[in-house]
Amino acid sequence: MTDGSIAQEDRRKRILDAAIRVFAEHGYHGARVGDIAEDAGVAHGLLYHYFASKDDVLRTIFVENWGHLIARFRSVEAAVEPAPKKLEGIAKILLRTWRNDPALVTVMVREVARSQQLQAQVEDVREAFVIVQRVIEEGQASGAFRKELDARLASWVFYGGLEEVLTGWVLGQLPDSEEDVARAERTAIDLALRGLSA
Amino acid sequence: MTDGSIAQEDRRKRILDAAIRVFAEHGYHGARVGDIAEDAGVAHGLLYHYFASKDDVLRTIFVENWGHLIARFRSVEAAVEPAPKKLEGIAKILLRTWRNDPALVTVMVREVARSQQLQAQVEDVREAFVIVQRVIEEGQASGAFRKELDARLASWVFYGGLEEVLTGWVLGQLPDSEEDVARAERTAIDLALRGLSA
Amino acid sequence: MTDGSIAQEDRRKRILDAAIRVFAEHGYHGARVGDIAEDAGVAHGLLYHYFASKDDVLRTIFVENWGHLIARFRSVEAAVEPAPKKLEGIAKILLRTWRNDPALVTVMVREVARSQQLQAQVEDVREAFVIVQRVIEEGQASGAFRKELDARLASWVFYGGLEEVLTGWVLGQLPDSEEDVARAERTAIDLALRGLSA
Amino acid sequence: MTDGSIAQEDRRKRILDAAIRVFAEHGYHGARVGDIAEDAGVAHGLLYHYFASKDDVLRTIFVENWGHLIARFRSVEAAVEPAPKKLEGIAKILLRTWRNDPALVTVMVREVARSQQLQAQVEDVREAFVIVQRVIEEGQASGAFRKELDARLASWVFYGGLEEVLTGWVLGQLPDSEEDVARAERTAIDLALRGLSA
DNA sequence: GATGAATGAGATTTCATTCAT
DNA sequence: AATGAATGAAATCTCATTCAT
Repeated sequence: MTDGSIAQEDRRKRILDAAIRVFAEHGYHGARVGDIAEDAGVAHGLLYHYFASKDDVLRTIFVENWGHLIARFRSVEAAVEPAPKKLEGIAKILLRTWRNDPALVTVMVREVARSQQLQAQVEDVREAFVIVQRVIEEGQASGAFRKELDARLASWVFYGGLEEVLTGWVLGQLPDSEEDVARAERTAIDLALRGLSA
Repeated sequence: MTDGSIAQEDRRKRILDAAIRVFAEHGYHGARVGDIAEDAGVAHGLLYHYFASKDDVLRTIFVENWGHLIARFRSVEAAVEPAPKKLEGIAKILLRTWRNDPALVTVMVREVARSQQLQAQVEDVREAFVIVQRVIEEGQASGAFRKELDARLASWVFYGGLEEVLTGWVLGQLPDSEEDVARAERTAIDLALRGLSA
Repeated sequence: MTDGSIAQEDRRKRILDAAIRVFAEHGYHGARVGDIAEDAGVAHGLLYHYFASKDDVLRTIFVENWGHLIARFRSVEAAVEPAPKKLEGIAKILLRTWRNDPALVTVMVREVARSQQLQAQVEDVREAFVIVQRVIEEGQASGAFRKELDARLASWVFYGGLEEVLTGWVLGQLPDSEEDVARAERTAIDLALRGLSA
Repeated sequence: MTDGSIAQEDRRKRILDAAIRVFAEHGYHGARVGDIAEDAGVAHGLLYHYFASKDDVLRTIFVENWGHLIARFRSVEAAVEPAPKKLEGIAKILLRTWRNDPALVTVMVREVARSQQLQAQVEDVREAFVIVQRVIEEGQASGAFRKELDARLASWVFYGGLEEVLTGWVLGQLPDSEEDVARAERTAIDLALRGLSA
């Protein structure tokens, strides 16, 4: 029984991991349920045992992973640090996820962020922006950042700059060696902080 | 005959315009060829008179409109102006396109940027980045911008910041009144120029 | 006006000739009306000026050419010659048509003879068999051919042997140089006459 | 499990049988995939579970059945019998197949022989001719058949005579009662053997 | 007569989802 | 839980035919 449950979790996880890989490679629409099952090494019917639909698989990928990200953002926000340091922390989390799991980032960037399927999740994505916005406002209050900037717009611009670098990696247009990632981190953070700083 | 040609061009244009609207509303995959034809007020077969496939319609939308954008970027680059002014010009072009044609921007941002079928067009997209990069390098040479920044990465971050604002409008997450657009313009440009400036 | 009529006949003929070539190359179903028109150098709409439908084009090809063949068979039958000589004449007409117009034979053999479209023409095809049958009966009456054979069946076997040789040429499975055609003629005739002879 | 496999084979077979019937009645192009499925009593999608395409169904019909025929031809060839007896055996196999499965013969004669998509299978068809040719050569070597005849051409003429009789039955032009079939057999064999004999 | 843009019925094929085993 | 055969809605694309010019 215990074994059964473990195996069960295994299968579910294997299907999700396979889905991330297959969605990353072929896109949501180009990925067939059968492809995912094959990659996971299970019969495709089993997928419907764990998920309601193909769409639900994508939604689950988003929800489970976005939750992690947001949690980390939140703990950065809660830390006792100056606002610029917090912004730097957020940027690092976002960009370093790439090296940990490029396929996951590909799916999040290409399929989820702008998808129609997951309109319901737009609210969740918004949360990240709000955190960034609050950190910027914090910086404005502390005098670290210029007050005349619209914090909300600035959070979008900041986030967009980071996301585009991820996109460059996803599309293979920007080099992504360890060193390149480090440089991208410095460049993006430097640009943003200087742009914001009072 | 002249009338014939005009009418013919009309129909082709009508189909493309309809496609932009329908792709914007339902996404490429959610859009049926029949929807496009219906919106254009023609029989769906006619679409195949002008285009090889549904995919070809999307490609054509991209190629014809991206060409316009690039041409305008180029003329900004060629102008006799300081680099920061040029960057400002490029940002304005990109952001104002939204007000002219939201549906077009929706398609360009949502469908083209991440589409697999248009991977071949990635080269064209790249061109925009290269122009921005050259302007940044020009600014670095003239002493207006900091030399220690990687111009290529900076061009991605810059472009990403702008695109995210467009995305915010597309998703209805950011207000997009005339005044809002003007403020977004100022914010994004201010952030970027300050971030870059020496 | 006279010029007009001549041109008119020209066009019609050009369409028919093109159709024979295109049907021969791609088969009836694989041939598009546009292909025929293109090969004929006219707009495809014009085809409907001369023919009621694509089907009608095939029917016309059959009717006009089969008529010629039958007429020649008939004149052989009417000649004052012994039956074996007449059979030889018929075989020669059939086989030599190949070298004159392989495309036409291809169409007649592949598309018409066994087509469903032209069920109405089966009656016409039958006429050829009847002529052969009458010649065989004539030979049986004159004592040249064995009387115990069923003349009708024999006419089918005889005709089939010839048609298969044509098919071999059509499919490129049998060599068809001038010399080969002559040998095929001798072989087929020799086989048939010896098979029939008393 | 055993039941499962049996049922599975059943379905595949039912689809093939249905296809033979439907192709025979409407021709390959006139037959819709839905017609075949309906005749087989399955959903049309299932056809694509067993076959890659409609074309593949026709190809399969040919390959599987032609294989049977060739196998029987081969065993006749291998038998210890005089060549004329062997030729008679081949003719009987070919003609009697009609009585066993008229629809199958219709498809083989009408669709396969002239189809473009099955040109690749022409090689297989050729095999039948080669067997006949070898038997004729055997007869020529043993002195049973005339040596001056071209064995290859003779094999085509022989086969064509038989196929035309089948065609006559297919088109409903020749009577095909048990007795008629027997007479046709005698006539065709008699004609051929007399024609060939020394 | 001649053109070719326009129409639209129709056919194949795909693939997410179901369900009997 | 697990399988994969079976289903059938849905979508793209083709192409014969029509018809305004």
